Amino acid sequence: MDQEALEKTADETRPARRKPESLAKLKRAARKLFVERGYHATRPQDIAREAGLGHGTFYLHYPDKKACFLAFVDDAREELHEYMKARQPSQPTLESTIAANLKAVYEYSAEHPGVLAAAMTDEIIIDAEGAQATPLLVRWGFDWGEIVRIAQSTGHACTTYNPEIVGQAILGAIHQTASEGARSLRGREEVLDNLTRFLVKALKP
Amino acid sequence: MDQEALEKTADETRPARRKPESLAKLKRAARKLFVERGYHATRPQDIAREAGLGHGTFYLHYPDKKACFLAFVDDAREELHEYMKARQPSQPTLESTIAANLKAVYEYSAEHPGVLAAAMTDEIIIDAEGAQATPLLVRWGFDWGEIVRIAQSTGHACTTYNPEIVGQAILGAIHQTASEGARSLRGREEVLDNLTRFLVKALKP
Amino acid sequence: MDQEALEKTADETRPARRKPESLAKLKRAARKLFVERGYHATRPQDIAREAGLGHGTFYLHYPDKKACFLAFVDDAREELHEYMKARQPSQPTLESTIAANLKAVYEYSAEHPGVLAAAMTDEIIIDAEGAQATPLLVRWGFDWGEIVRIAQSTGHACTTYNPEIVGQAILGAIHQTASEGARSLRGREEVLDNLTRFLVKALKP
Amino acid sequence: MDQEALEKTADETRPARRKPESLAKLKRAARKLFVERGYHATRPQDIAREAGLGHGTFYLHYPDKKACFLAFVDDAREELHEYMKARQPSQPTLESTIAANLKAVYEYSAEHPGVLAAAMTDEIIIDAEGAQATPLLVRWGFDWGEIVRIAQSTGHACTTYNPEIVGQAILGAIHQTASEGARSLRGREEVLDNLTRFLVKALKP
DNA sequence: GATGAATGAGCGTTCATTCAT
DNA sequence: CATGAATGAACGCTCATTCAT
Repeated sequence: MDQEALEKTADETRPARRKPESLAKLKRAARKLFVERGYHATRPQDIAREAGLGHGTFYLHYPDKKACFLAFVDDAREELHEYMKARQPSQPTLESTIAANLKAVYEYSAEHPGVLAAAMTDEIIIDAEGAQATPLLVRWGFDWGEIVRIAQSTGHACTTYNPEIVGQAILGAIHQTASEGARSLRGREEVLDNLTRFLVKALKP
Repeated sequence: MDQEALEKTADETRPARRKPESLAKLKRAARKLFVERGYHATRPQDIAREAGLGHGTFYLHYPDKKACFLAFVDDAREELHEYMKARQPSQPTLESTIAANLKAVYEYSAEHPGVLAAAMTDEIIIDAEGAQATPLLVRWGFDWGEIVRIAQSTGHACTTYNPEIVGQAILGAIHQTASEGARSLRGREEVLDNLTRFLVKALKP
Repeated sequence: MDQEALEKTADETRPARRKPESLAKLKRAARKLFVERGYHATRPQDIAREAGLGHGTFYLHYPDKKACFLAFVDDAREELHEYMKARQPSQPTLESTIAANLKAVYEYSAEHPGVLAAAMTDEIIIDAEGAQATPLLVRWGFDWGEIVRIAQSTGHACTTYNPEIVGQAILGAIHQTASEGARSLRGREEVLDNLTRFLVKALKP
Repeated sequence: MDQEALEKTADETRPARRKPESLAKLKRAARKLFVERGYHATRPQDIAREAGLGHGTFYLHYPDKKACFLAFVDDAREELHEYMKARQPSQPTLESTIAANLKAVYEYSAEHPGVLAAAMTDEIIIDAEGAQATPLLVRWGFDWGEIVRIAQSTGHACTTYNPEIVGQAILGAIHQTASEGARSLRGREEVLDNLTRFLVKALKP
């Protein structure tokens, strides 16, 4: 009880104990700059300044620049994951599942323009030549593979495909149409409609 | 003997006084390093050293590092183009066309591992925030759109698709399966087979 | 003892954490090196090292080398200006004015040997071919022109001269005798005496 | 006789034996570029190209860049010297001597714009910190000192001046008015008139 | 004599990171 | 917890000079 009271007081009167606030500011700033300028053109100093903090504060929250970028990628992945989870169809047929998931990705992209593109900056780019983990895109491809596998097991999808391979193919198609769509400002509806029909037809049993 | 010795020495130690030779060496070295380490981790100096030349020689052939990278991309694009042109099917049905082109891309990738991935390092990456032209991937997507358009007009492909959108989707599927395939060393045959069936089924009238 | 030792260490080894101090050190170092070696033979790195600072610190205080040089020139100009202002004669006759101003320039030169010569390294020199403002020397020539104009209007100087032209002539005479005097270590008194008589005679009504 | 014939033949038929021609081309090119761009912005390569020769040829004629610049300075000095010698007054009174010499300098400047300014780029500028000889300006100051000395000995000039000091003062006045005159495009006649009267009045016995 | 490709020390500048305050 | 001045290795690039042809 005492503690709670103290904390409240602290929040309102003392300037100290702000760590979580600072981290949140840094995250917002980092996302903004990584999206606007990309990894290499964003300096830790820029992020701190954009967050309204001192340069050194950056290193209180991240061991280095790469960790900050990786955290940004992770946040974006998690965010998209939640976004999609919240938009799963009640009747999971092949068509409704694909349509719902595609729509979710496109809507997320529209709501957070540039975030996915920035987050997918391949880890190869930020790693001199280090051993890198499975890239984000490939992991998402596996997620689509899982969707295909489930559809196969429930008889909604053609079973002659290797779901992992097809999952990567689907993810690739989505990624490319999404990024080209963003470039050309082509109508989102049209892209979604074409892509949904294309994938459904390819997967149907 | 004396003469032979002299010639050998000349051949092996002479710093190669002809410009075209040096450019070829630089090109080979640049491709090797851009593929192995990526754009940002490759310094002009590294390229020159790899080519067995002095640092300054690099700038005799390229105005700057970016120009060298762009030349590498261009060469790769041209090379792949020739490669595919030479492998077009005699009977251009939808299936044979897709199969042939897929096979060509995969074979090129197998023969020149990493080159396409490096060449596709989005031009965005190397341009702080400059005005960039249509990226390589999108241009290739247009090429696939053209293939689809032709197949539609000859009755080999379903006409309800917008060929440009579907072209980007196909290119994306190829790109992603190819790069994932390279990562996981999954059997090339299997990937090709799955992808061909997938695309043919999606496109059939 | 312990404390004293600690303080000493602190005073002598601490890398001086305050910005103004560093700037002052850089200014002193820059002046020293620009005077000793000239603009082109002085590297930012040399200035920083002479100031006992890291290379990067230079760029915390100046956007580039040229800005540092221009700041040096400006400081020298301001310094000389103050110096002369403090030595104006109480009775401003032509002779006393010329004598006082000449003396001031010579004394400043003697006290800060080489500074004026370095500061006058024409701005043309440091600007590949940029648009340059009126050079320092010409501006000082205008100042002398003003002195002449005033002397004319108070009847102390011959009115048949264009004061601007004669101002430049006087400044040139001073500059050249001063730099030659510094070279040959000719007696300052003698130069001053000759020059004063020369100018007074030329200007008298 | 034979020799002369041979040389003529050589000049007209063989491409070899062109050294003097190349040197002349280089001299013209060097003067043009040193005047236009200054010492530091002119590369030996630029001079050779301007002369229509290979880069290496430069080093057949000059040991290094500095030597080329010094040769340019020397040529300009010699040229001005001849120019002035050819314009000495027949009746060498103080006034006519000063007027004639001033006129000569100004005319030379007008005929060869920028040459004197470029040639006077102090040797300090081109010498890291080497021991430099008496600069051009000072040597010209001595020349004027000599003129004053002669005028004194023939009773045309006031003898209470130290001719060396006054010589430097005169040279300085000329130099400064000339360079300011070139900048402001002030009328040459007016500058000459003012300066002549100024110097004559100062020197008269 | 003439050439120009080759060289590499050296330049001005940047930026991820540290640490005294 | 927060700061920002300080750091110096490393970058992309230039240019006076050499030398095989």
